[in-house]
Amino acid sequence: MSVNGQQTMAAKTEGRIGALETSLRVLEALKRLEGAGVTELAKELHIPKSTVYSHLNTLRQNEYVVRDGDTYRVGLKFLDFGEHARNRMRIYDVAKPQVDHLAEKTGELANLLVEEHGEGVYVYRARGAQAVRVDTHAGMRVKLHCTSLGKAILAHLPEEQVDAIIERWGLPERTPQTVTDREVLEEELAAIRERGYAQDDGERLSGLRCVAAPIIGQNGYAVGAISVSGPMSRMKGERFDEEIPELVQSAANVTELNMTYS
Amino acid sequence: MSVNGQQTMAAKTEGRIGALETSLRVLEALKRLEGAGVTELAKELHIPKSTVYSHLNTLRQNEYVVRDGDTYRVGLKFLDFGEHARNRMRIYDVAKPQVDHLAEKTGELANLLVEEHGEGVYVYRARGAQAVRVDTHAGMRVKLHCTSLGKAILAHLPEEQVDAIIERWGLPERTPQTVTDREVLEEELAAIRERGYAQDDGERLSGLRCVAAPIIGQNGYAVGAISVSGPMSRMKGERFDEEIPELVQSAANVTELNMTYS
DNA sequence: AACGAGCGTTCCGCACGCCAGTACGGGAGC
DNA sequence: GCTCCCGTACTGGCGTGCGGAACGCTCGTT
Repeated sequence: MSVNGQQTMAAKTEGRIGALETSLRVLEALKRLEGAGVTELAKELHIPKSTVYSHLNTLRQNEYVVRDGDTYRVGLKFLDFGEHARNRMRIYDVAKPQVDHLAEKTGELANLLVEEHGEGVYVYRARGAQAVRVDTHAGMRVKLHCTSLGKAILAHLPEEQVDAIIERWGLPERTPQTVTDREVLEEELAAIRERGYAQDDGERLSGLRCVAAPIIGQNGYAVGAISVSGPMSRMKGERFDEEIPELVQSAANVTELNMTYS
Repeated sequence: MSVNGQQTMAAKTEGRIGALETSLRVLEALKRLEGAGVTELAKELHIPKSTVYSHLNTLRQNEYVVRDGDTYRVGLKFLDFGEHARNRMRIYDVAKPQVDHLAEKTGELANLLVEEHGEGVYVYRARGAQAVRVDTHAGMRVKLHCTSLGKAILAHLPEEQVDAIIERWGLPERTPQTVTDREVLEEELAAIRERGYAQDDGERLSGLRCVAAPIIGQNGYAVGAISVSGPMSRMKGERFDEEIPELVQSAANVTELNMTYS
């Protein structure tokens, strides 16, 4: 009995163009399924085949999806738009050399994250010689509370914005180490403000430790964060508590300076 | 008297979902203008403000565009989709280390290009120590006939496909050096097949020289190409005609082998 | 301080195109 | 050979996207 009104307008009745939202749902399913056929998508989304077909066809004619036999896939045109979006960000230009430097110096994985719509978005990663292989990739979104990068940013945002973010996204548990209690988080954010950097001890991925420092903009609030991630076996003792934090903070500071004066 | 039917359906009456095509046009304009406001887009596209607004609003609610004051911009979500599309390509996984190696070894800019819809798409670039700064970026599309990468691919495609590509895209001139004559191109493609690699002497960008070798798939046709690009001052003599071609061909060969056996 | 030009946003009615059900053709597999 | 299931094509009714016009707001100008 799925009335069409239900599924078309399910999410937010305030968004206007329903046909576009259908297209976006198709695209997202295509990504989630890593390529799929018309019927498969129709079942996944509870939408008639013919509708899915029309949307896919339009997307294909515009080269946003490609067809490989009977399966449709997300096309490379998205990479064009994505790189474009990234290249237009000042923070990317400025922070990239610092992230590269961090990766080389530590041999680990170095990251740049910004906040967008209350989530964290990885903008750039650089892999050092012994960098771990993790699931992150540029453009990926993560919840802010469960990474050192996100916590570094949260610690330097207006209080009401932090409230709004937590209300919208909650504090979902990713591993047993994830901070899921509001008060505990607040305390940690205060500590981060105090010492100037954030740590993550397997809070998003078990066994992975990170150190992050915020990049503060001209208005005094965070515009992003830089981090180094590595396995627990290498990220411990003095290296985890002094050496890496110093390097990361230095990279963040240089980025801040270059952001404002150039 | 712009009847709405005219502009909505102007391009191809075969594509079904008109609303989606409007959205895509808005997005493309947003990229072309590097961010814009509602009115600006409406003028650019000859579409009523309110329509543009609805589309932008829907895109924004779904986080495909972001708003910065009064200007809308392409959002980072495209990077997520783009990286996803790229990571699902076998050729990317396999060729990436080779491209990295080429960049390091030559100090120049190394590239990986694939064909999609008759155009070339840069999938990956690696910058060596002295690499030139050019306008290319991952995801960017170029015409095949005006780069060494494209010519290397064209030289190893079925004849009828080459015909179809040239018929669709023509041989537009990018610089005075661009090959714009069909017969000249055919001769050059034959020469490329003969010697195994392609050269580009400022045919897309004046002053830039490139050497490319095709990556041949199991069906005997090109699935991509690898290249090294550099300024004319460094790309000449023996280095341009022997040293670099050898390195590039070696990288392409290793990629071919790893594609088939793993 | 008052003005007006420009912006993004909202409102609303009509007709047009999207949704969805159905039907067709072809390839793979018990 | 049959059946199943795929992607594709067709058709029509009703919901909805389009487009013109009007609304506040923030500017720069007088």
